[in-house]
Amino acid sequence: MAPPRLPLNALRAFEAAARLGSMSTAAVELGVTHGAVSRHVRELEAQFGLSLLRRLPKSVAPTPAGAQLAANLGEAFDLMRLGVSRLAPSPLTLSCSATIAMNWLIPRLGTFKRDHADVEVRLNINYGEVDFVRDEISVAIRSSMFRAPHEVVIRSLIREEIGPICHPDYAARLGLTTPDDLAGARILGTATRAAAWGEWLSAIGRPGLELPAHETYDHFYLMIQAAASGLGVAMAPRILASDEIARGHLVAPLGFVDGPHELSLWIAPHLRTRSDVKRLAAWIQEEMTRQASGA
Amino acid sequence: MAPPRLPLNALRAFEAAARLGSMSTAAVELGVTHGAVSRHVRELEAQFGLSLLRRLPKSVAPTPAGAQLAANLGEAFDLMRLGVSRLAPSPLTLSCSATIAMNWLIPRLGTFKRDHADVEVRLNINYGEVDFVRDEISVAIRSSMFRAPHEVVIRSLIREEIGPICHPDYAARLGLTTPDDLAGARILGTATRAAAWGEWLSAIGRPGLELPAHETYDHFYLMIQAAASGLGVAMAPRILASDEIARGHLVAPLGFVDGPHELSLWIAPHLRTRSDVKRLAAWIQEEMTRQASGA
DNA sequence: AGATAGCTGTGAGTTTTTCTCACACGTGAG
DNA sequence: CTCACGTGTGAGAAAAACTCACAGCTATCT
Repeated sequence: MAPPRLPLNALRAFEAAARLGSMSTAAVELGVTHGAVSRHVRELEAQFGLSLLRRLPKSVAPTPAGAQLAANLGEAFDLMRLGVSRLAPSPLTLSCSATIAMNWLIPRLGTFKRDHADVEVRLNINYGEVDFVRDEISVAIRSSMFRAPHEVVIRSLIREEIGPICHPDYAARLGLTTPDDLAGARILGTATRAAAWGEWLSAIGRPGLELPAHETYDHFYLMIQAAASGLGVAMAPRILASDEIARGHLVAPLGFVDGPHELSLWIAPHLRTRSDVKRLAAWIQEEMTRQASGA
Repeated sequence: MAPPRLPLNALRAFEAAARLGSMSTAAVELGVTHGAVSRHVRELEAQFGLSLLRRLPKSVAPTPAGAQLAANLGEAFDLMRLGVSRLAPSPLTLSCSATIAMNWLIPRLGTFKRDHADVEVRLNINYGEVDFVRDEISVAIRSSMFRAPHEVVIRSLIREEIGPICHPDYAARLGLTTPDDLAGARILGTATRAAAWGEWLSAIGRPGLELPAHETYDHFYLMIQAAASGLGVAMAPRILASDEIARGHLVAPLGFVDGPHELSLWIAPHLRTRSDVKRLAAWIQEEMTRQASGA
């Protein structure tokens, strides 16, 4: 039998149970079942040959020896956490366009912060080129319109579905049911994606139809706001319109079709193994594919 | 992905590697292979997204961040060890007869101390009854001649093999080759095991032979010393004579036969789970059975 | 009193992690 | 230029940890 090493995981379980006065609560904190905590505590008690927790009807209370040990362990674990957190390098920075930030990311960021309270996310509002190192970007959401830098880790998120959107009343007033009905509509466009309407017409097999923009906005999100205000019909990816559609401010009377682009996640290669980066990437991927699959 | 908990075992492995400047050495300290340590360190580096150890040709050296972390962790682990060691209750006490202590245990105790430097063993020289609680006995080596107290954990060690022993010259002078040759020998006995010769005669199927002791010693070990000094022939368990036989001070010209008794280990029930108790018990069991099996 | 809710304990079985093995590679010393 | 020594790693084995499902206990509620 080898000399006894500290049973670290058991010590952690015991510390949590002693601190919280409950194995079940400790189990929640540790993300395991109460049985696992119970076993860990018994293991310690067996190894030391003395009782560490008094079992009360609806709780546990440390014995004197247990309290002493728990305090000691708490201090040790704090010290470790401190040491580890001191390593924490550059904060996590997510880069995406203003439109994605406003119409998709920010409304959903709350759930990420709830589930990952320990991760601090910084936003970098940008699109197109990314200099991961200079701008300290960890993860970027980008359209496949742009080419990713060399060596970057790319994860495909969703194919962009695009379609005309407008206020429900506007659609009703226009009787908007076929592409041809758009002839009488006020066509909204953006400077940054001037080709959007053309791409859609190609996608629905009507490349001949001419739909010149009556009004051009500098920003995608301004155009969406304009459409939601009943000022006309915009061409937008579903992912950016779906919240407003759900809220009843927008409708997509002609539906959405697969456009020519995809959304991808670009991950800074030197940070790809960092756990906060992995968690953020996984979260974005899940949120976006879940939404795309209609859940 | 759940919020990240401290990968305690990986941290311990890293701390050891950083402190010792070598994964292999750390592996020895932790009782694992170098591969296990290597994996742990990489796991940490991946999780934190930075390098902790610089790999040098024949060693490793902590990076600045790694050194900082290692120092921090070292302190934390020390704190834990301290807390745990403060729990350490009554010292470990082993009870056995003076003869076993002198002729078997003490000569072997060195190897136990070597392999278990952290365990402090106290001896209680006694035989017969054991009061585990009052005398703070953890483990006792006892013959099956005695009845163990209730509730005690009993582990059978070996069947006692007994036989006549004497100095090699004495055996030669006497031409000692059959039990009948003992008629001309000086028979040594002890007060505490007066029945020994009778038991042996029964065991070899010669209960009729009369071998009254010419000399009776108060202690078994005195009798063995007397036999080793050429003063006569003693009846002794092999386990107590084997060292002197190996050293050439004694011979067993008629061999050994199974006697009526066994040696057992009695373990205090309330301490049976304590790791030092378990280790001592395992060591005794292994040493004794190994020796009995002739290894 | 009896039912109920909220704990902890535990046997059996499964999942996941960890470790070992065996071999590869790289470097400095002899 | 080879050997010795230390680290890296894929595949599989071993061990630890965990879950599940059900048990028991006790205070509180009805």
